[in-house]
Amino acid sequence: MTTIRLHNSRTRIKEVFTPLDPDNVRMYVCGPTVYDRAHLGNARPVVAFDVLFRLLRHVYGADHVTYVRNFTDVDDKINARAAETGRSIGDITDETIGWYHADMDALGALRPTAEPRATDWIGAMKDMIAELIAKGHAYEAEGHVLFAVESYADYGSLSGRSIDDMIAGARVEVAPYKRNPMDFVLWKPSGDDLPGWDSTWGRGRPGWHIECSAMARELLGATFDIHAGGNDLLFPHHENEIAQSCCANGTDRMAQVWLHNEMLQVEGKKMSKSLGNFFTVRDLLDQGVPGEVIRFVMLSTHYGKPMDWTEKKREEAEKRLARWLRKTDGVTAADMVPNRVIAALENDLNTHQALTEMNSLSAPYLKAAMRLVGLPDAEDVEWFRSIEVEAVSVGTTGDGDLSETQRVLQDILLRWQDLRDQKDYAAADDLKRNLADLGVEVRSTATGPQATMDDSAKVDHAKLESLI
RNA sequence: GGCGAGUUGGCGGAGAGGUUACGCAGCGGAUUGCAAAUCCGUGUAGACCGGUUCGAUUCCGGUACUCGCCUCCA
Repeated sequence: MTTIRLHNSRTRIKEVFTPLDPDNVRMYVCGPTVYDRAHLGNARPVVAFDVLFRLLRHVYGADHVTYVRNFTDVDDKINARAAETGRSIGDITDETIGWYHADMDALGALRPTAEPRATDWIGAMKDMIAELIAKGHAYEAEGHVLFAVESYADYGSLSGRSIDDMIAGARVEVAPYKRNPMDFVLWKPSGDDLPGWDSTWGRGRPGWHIECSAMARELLGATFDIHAGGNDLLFPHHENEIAQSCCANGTDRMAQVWLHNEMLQVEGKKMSKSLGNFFTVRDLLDQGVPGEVIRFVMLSTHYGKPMDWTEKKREEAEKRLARWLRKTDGVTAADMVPNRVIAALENDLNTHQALTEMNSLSAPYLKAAMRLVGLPDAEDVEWFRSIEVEAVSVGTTGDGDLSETQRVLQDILLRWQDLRDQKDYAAADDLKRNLADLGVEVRSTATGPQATMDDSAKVDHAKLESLI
């Protein structure tokens, strides 16, 4: 009997997770606004809740979990980007979604069951807005439709703030047509130069918060199991989602469990687009950091704690993961994952503890556990081998697609092995030093001599050949 | 100002009221022509001040500092 426990932001305690329907466990995670590449901070919830998705699939069965993550493809930032670049909005959003998929795939994140695009669900949003107006929770004013926060007694319960506190705080946009300064927009008018849809309130576009409420209801129902996202979304976004959904649906809760990951930091500060201290997932991948290493770093800190991204952590993760990959290379995975790994994950996704448990597993069980947490099989990645050329396979087989450099290197490796066989270590070490000067590192391994090049394109062929 | 999270050994980072965290680095050893890889062993802790307790790094209270949200943001 497995027991998943999760820290529920709604109740502020860790509680036993009981699905509403074990045959269809439903979770929603707020997805990206698609106007630019995902930065590293964006990747944290994706990885954290991917682990949850995998755990739920493991416990309830792969066919019994529905995971929805939206794409916000109507937004003023997108409009601004289109205006700046002269490109069409569709071009920008399509391209960005493609990038997002490529980047998150590289991190080993499974695709959600559904990835609705907001623009495909405008009708559902308009329906929900109409319901809110009909029930007296929203009102129309100067082409806008606004949610009336005072119409919902529980407004503020998720974030633990009263409406008065919020206003006191208060950098609230004051608009003369708002009944209460905290009222937020459900629908806003669009001029001819902006994306818009016809509605009973005139041509316009939806507010940000209503998108999630409408898509979640359509795809997961009025009340579902888990709603997750970054803790910077807790207020106002999630607070507003609850208000919209509960008022429109007449329910006392939108999701049973709310999960919030803490922020990723760089140099002790939150990584954010507005601070300009961010770099993208793609930046790291392009620098040669494998996606699974980024994932490993993410897994090494509990999702509920702030995490600093540092070069040191990247290095440590790379070492540990490389060791595991070497250990499991060519090994057949066990058909089950040890309980202590599962138990760690079931304890509010304690991925760090799970990795710790994995340290002491034998190779077949380690391989199975690595799969569960979304780390790749050794056979599917290359970087940990740090081998460009294998002399053993050289000379013996005339491999057709080796580059010229590799051919030369193979000859050199054979020569190096020859010298060592003859116990002429002085000459062997000389050769090794000369190669090092050219950016080629040689070493012997269990399977024969190997060479690693900094970058094959930069190796000087003529000098290389002169070493033979 | 309001709300929330955190402060652990050289570094990262967990759990548990009393018994080894773990990893990385370091150090010692095995192995290797030397290295690499692998294996074995090993030292260092719990912001500060009080309280509860036979006993607290672990529970409670306070102080200091850090960070997040309150405004688009994962």
